[in-house]
Amino acid sequence: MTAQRQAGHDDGWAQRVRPAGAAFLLAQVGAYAAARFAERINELGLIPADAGVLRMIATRPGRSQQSLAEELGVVPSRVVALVDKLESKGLVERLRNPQDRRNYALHLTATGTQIMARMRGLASAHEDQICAGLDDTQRAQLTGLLEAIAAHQGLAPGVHPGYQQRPR
Amino acid sequence: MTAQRQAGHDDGWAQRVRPAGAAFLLAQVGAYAAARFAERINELGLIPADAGVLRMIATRPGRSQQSLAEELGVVPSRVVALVDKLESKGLVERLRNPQDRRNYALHLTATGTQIMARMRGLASAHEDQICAGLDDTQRAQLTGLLEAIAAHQGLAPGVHPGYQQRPR
DNA sequence: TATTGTTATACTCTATAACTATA
DNA sequence: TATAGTTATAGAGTATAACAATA
Repeated sequence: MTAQRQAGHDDGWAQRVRPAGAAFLLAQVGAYAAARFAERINELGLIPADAGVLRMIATRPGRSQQSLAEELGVVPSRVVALVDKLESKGLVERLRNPQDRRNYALHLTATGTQIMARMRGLASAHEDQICAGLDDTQRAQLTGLLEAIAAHQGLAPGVHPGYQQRPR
Repeated sequence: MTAQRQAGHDDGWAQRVRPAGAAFLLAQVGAYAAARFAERINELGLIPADAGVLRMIATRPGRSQQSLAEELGVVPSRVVALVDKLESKGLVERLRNPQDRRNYALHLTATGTQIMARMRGLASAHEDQICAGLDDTQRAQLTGLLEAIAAHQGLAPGVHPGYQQRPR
């Protein structure tokens, strides 16, 4: 229980604790927000990656797996697994395109559309929970600042970078 | 190249694209910031998890692996692997505690201290890059808002939630 | 030949559980 | 018996590369 000290190279004494900067706070609070959202949609049997794909299909129905792979910055084989899961849960269907039978047109099923509606409700409650420490003015301010950063860094609206693996 | 359409359950037409809320933007920009930071420290041969452990040891030298595991919210066996790596790179040393030979006192080596200094330089540049779209006033505003959320949600200062696995 | 999607495989990360040594 | 740390193992997630079908 007691923390003993021992001679070591670092020891003049502990490093002064610096206040965290905006970038670290962004990563910290962002990861926290993502984890809380993951908890919420877990009750729908989904993980965050599923939610993102579902939303991308809802936003632009009929798109191909390739287009999904490009926008997400992942390899096509991963999209196969992602869509496989959503299809097996009955949320998404692969429709053959008669003009070019190589690709699929992805669509939500009726169930998928219902799940999307529930997800929006969960997202709204999530939003309120995360911003609970702020008043309405501050909340709008925060949104504006984050939008400015996202725009300046060239982040695609609505695309979470969490799909990509380690190197970029 | 042309996106064809196909009859499907979702189709009245595409969902209206909603503006992202603060919570999604937080997760998006936060993950982006984390990824950019990972790129930077990659040149030191480190990944974000290493950086966090290094900083925690620097902040409180002599602490045990157990205390690290608790604060990070991970299982002790994972700390073994984390510290193993840092020790093999010569950044951290395990000192036996003569009073209680069960636990180790973790310390930075001289090299470890140097790496910490370089990390601070990288973090500073990273900070500037992420906030490049904001002026100084906005940057301070953002920091304040994020601190408010972190405090309200009970986030431990300086502890990134990214260590924990999926459930919580 | 080029493109879309799939399968097979290997690799990385992480938790679980059993274990050693010390107390 | 309890605690700090370790090892062995298994599972999940993801990329790579070879492949099949279609153009």
